Amino acid sequence: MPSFDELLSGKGVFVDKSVLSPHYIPETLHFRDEEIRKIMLGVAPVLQGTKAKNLFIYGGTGTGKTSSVRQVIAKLKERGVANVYSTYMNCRVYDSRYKVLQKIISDFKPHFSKTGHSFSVLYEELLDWLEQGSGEEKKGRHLIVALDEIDVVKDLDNLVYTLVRINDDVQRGSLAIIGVSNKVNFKQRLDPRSKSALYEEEVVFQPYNAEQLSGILRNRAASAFEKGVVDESAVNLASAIAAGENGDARYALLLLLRAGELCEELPDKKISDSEIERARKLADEDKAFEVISTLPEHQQLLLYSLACLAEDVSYRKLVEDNGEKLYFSGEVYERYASLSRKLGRDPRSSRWYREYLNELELLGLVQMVGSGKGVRGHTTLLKLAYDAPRVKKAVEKTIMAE
DNA sequence: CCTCCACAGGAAGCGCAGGAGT
DNA sequence: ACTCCTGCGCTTCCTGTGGAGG
Repeated sequence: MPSFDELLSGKGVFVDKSVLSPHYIPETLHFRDEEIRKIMLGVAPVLQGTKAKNLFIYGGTGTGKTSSVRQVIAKLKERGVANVYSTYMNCRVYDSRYKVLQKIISDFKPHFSKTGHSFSVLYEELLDWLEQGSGEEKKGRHLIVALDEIDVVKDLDNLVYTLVRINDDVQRGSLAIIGVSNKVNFKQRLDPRSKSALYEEEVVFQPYNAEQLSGILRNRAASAFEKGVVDESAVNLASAIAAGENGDARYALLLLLRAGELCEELPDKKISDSEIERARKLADEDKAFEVISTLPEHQQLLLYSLACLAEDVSYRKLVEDNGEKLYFSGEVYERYASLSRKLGRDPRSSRWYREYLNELELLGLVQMVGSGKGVRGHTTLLKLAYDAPRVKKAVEKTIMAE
């Protein structure tokens, strides 16, 4: 048994857990030198008193887009050049033209009251602020606005158009946009005019490969964990897994974090391959249960019925297929129908039920096999892809709140 | 061999919501 | 503000299929 002193002094697994969090921004970002250089190149003109390029940054999740942009912005602020300003915002929070403008103004004019202004007042205010400049000589201000997850902005064409046009209306100073997105189809959704305006310069973030990921992990692990906690091969395994998952560094770090939490309970406090594997299972399940919670009600009821059958040992029709229990599609439907009625819902037709099943299989939540020999008639045999009690819990959490 | 079983999955159509057109 | 149209989720109806049973 460990002493309390031992536990409290952090003598265990983690030194600093936050290093593994997706929000953590490292001071040096590895393997993104070229991308960062391109961003800096686009931004650099403001240091000479002209407008920066409008940049568009594209790349999958966990490829370092956000960190790179924030780092460039931080570097720019470090230079402390007068009349050069920058702001970063996530468009999940600021998801309209109005909100974005409001945010920009409140960043630089904290005393300007936040509510009660029409859009045109905000526009004039921003225009004014850009033209004025801070020094006595009134050179105008140069602003860079970084819009992360720009694809979620509702009136995007309007926003881009406004922010681009402000450069025409302003006598001195400038405004440039850095747009960040991970949506592939984003380009097509854009009005051609805003597209050409926004895409003055494009930077694409390729997914990390396994070697790069293991480099990143080793680096973070060094400051996140106590010495000797993480196995070399565990890092390589996590990297290989994440490389298969679209080269997502965030996922790789999550694996490491979960593995660390798992091994806190272990006597030898070491992360080896088996902890990574277990962490992966946990992460997969988390994802699956997240999916369950977003499913339509009747698909959840269907899953629940299957889970009930899986727990009900006395249930008649089950087939043993190397230890796996499989259930007959028709009987699952009956169970589902009676459950629906019990809850006061009209069950979906059996035809549609089959359609639901196909979707659930596509999502990897159930597994289906055709009944081959040994079964009367032509049917499908079903089983849950995940642990029945956990599936039940996931469903109960979202809809069975009677 | 034929017939029946227990479904699979295509076709048609229905009611509704939301967007385009006027 | 209104109609019209389209897409979507769904039901109803129907034909197809592979093995079991007689």
